[in-house]
Amino acid sequence: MPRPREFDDAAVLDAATDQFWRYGYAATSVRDLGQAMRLVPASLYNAFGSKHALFTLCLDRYLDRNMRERVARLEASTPPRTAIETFLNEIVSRSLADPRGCLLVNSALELAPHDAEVGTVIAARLAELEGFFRRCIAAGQRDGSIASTYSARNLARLMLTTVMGLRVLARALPEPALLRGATRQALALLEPTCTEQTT
Amino acid sequence: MPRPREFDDAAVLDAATDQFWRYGYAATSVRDLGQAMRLVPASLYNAFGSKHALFTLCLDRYLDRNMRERVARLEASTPPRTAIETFLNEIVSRSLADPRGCLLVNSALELAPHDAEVGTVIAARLAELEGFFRRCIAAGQRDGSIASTYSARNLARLMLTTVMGLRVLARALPEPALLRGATRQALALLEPTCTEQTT
DNA sequence: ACCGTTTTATATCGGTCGATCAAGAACGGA
DNA sequence: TCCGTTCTTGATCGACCGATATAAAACGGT
Repeated sequence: MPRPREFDDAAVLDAATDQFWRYGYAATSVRDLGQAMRLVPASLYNAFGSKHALFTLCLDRYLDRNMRERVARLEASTPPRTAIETFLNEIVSRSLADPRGCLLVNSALELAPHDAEVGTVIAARLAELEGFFRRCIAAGQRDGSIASTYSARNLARLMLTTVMGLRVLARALPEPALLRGATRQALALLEPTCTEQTT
Repeated sequence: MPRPREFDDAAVLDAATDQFWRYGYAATSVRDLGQAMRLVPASLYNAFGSKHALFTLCLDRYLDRNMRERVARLEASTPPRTAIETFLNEIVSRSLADPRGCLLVNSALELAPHDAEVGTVIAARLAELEGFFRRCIAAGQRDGSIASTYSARNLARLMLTTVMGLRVLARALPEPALLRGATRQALALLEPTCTEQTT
């Protein structure tokens, strides 16, 4: 019986996410958001409560669509080593094609240390990503597609670190040869040719 | 013959750097800076011109003291492989002890894409760091302390990526085991035990 | 057709932003 | 001792910040 909304939730959230993604949280004003979402400030506050609440909504949505979904899909339908290779290569090609980088990484640096709520979400998702790498590596070590030279635990830690690093470099020194070379080197670690040595 | 300044340039620049370092560029207001530097806004503008000019000054100073100096010292007086190990281990211990992280990395994400001047400085310094790794690795490969399995170029790229990644994780998921494990794994790549295979 | 509810649109709210102005204070050169 | 220059001080500039108050408009249930 109330008056229905005149805007599409998904569309305005996409627009808001893009703003935060491009410019960060602090540098995006409510008026910027309103303009991008084609929403008057009052409607924005009525629908989402506050700038901060809108941001956490965008971040959650982004992570579900750009991380969880991708990780789940790769882990379910791709051999473990290929899953890791695909994931890293996708990070690189996306980073080179999209100057916005990764909202998770951008927010990790800007907000995580000063915003407990966002910090908790980000820490959880990073741990999730580490788990993805560890499970893939462990599975790959069992089926022989990944070297057992090193511990899956530390290999996963380095893979997570590499992803974070690639995202930073893509924003500050976006040279394809750099990103591709680093990725190639990280993936070379998984190569089961080399058989000696312990970590 | 003019009236001399009443403040110590080095001290106020240290205070300003600390603010930018802690909270980032956008989230640090001129009033915050003034309070930290014990300087009234007009004096700040008289001495440094603008918030942005002050920032670039702080960034340059920071980089000279925390990067160039360290790189030069390590490269001049330490065997190449040890230089890399020391550099990475110092990154980890500093990251764990200092929640501010690295001003270079923080600024790379926040400003590099939207501020051409800062972006240029940061890109140059990142390239410099990559060069440091490449020279150390090449030297280590010549003296046998680093495996020649992989190209120095790609190994250096991965080392640079790892440093960036460690700095991000330190701010968002500061678990010592994670940072130390990733570092250990990255350094294991240099181990000259493993002798086969090409990249 | 009217009512209750929610969403719109307009016009702000007090506060803070980066930056500046005018006036006085502190020095060295003459 | 006085002058010219620079620095310090306190008040304040217009613009923008996040957030709201108010009231008109749009719907479904009855």
